[in-house]
This record gives sequence, C-alpha cells and structure tokens, in this order.
Amino acid sequence: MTEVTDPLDQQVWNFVYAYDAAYGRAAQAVGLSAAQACLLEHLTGGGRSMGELAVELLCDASNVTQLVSRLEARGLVARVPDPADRRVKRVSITAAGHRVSHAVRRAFDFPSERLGRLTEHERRQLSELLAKALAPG
Amino acid sequence: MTEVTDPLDQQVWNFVYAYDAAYGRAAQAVGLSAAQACLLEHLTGGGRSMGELAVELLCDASNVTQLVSRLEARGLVARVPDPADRRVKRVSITAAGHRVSHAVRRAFDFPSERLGRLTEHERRQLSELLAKALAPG
DNA sequence: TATTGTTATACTCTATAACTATA
DNA sequence: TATAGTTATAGAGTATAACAATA
Repeated sequence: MTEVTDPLDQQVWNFVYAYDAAYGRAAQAVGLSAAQACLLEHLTGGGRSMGELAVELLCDASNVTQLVSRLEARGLVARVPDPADRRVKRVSITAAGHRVSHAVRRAFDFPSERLGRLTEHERRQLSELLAKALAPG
Repeated sequence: MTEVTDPLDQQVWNFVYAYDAAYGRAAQAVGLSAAQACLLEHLTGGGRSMGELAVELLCDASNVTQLVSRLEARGLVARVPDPADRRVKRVSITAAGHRVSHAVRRAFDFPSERLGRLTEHERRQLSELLAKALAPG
C-alpha cells in the first residue's frame, strides 16, 4: 500500500520534527527536560498562577504542580501565595532561573542555524505565510 | 528584565506549538500516544528493524522495545525475526495498524485547517522557504 | 569478541480522583 | 458550595546498565 502525502505536508512535518529535536537537545544541554524548559520560558514574560500555567501549557493543574515543584527544588522558580486570594499561588522565575532560561536559548540553535539562512525578504515572506496559517477563525 | 525575541522566531514557536498540539489530539482521538502514532507512521513506508526505528525516532533502542511491545499487544504491529540474521527483528505494520494510522491522519486537522488556508502560490512559496531552511550542510 | 535486542530499574511526564484550604 | 492547588496513584515515555542470543 502506497502512502500518498502532500509534499508540503511532509516538509512541514520534517521542519517541526527538526525544531522539536533541537529544542529537546538545548534543554538537555542545560539539564532540563523540554517540559521544564518550556514552563520556565513561559515565566520569562512575568509571573503566572498555577492555573494560568496549566492553561498556557495545555495540561492538567496537577501536572503543573509537579513541574513547578521540581523547578522550585532547583531554585529556578519561586511560589508565593497571592495576598488578595490566598488560594492562588503566583509562580515567578528566579535570577538563577533566568540564567538557565537564557542558557537554553543560547543552546537552541534552530533559529540561528535554520531560520538564519533566510534573507530578510524571505523571513518577511515566511512571517506572512505563518501569520495567515495561524490567524484565528 | 525584558525578553527580546525576534518576531519570526516567536511565530515559528507558535506554529510548532500548534502543530504538536494538533498531532497529540489526533493520536489521542484514536487511543494512541503521540509517540505510538509517530512510530506507526514510520512503518507505513515499509518494515524496519528495531535499531532502524531507534535511529529514525531519535531515541534509545530500549525505548523502541517498549513502544513496539505495546503496539504489538494491540495487534497494530508485528515483530518477525530476520531469517538472514536472527538477532534482528523486523517490525511491520498490520492491517489493523494501517487502519489506525489512517484514522490518525484523518483526525490530524492541522494540514487542512491551517496549511489549507494558503493558495497554491503561497504553498509553493512556503515549500521553498522550508526547503532552504532545512537543506543539509 | 561485537552486535541486536530485551530486561531491570529509575526518573520524568501526564492525567484522574480525592483531598485541603480558602473564598 | 465553588474554586485553586496539592496529594495519591497509575500508566506511559525515556534512558542507563546488565543481560541473552546470535554472529
């Protein structure tokens, strides 16, 4: 039986495969799992509650509890009860967490090695194509 | 501290995030994990040895043993010793495995929902950009 | 002796259900 | 009573090291 796959679909698959592999290697080089690096990345834009993290990471709250606990044990994030509603825990990245997060970015060579091959014009083209594909609706 | 991220890098991150999430949902809809669906997908082009699968899936051979065992227990793949070298096990997809694999493809809506928004011209453009980014060397 | 694959083990990821604390 | 988060638990993904079978 022959599997008929659209050539572009296959290319996108390969692209995502390479991207994911590169990100996993970058996280591993710094001693993190991809899930841990991803959570840390989400905190670089500012603190989040546990529930917000669960929504952003598309996973269950109980999973966030464990991920945060492991990162907290390594001093990369801190959990602080929200004064306004003491059920809520605000998670923030520590200075050490920032250093590790930056190290992941430096080790993540996909953007520079792959996207860096494109000219400015090509990058703008790609940006417009991705925007159209991802647009809501 | 402000995180400065190139807009294209961010878009590519979002694109890959959406792609991975969509693939995970497609696999789950058929009762497979993403890793299992991925392994099955790799067999649709023909049989592989355990070692070949480990190389293609970028993981350890002991991991392939477990993934294949679970798929075999559900009748989706078959393990046959290679007559020429009886250390080697050839893994092939069964008829049931093909049906499940096709179901994953049908449930995987990212290509149609997202890439399908692009015109033929845009798809060709995207194909060329990805080819340039992924070219070996 | 070298190679292919498996087993034993351990850790992480992930979800469900039951629980605690707070609102 | 409802909500935020945790704990207990279980299944799956993953790797390392030790092992068996074959070459």
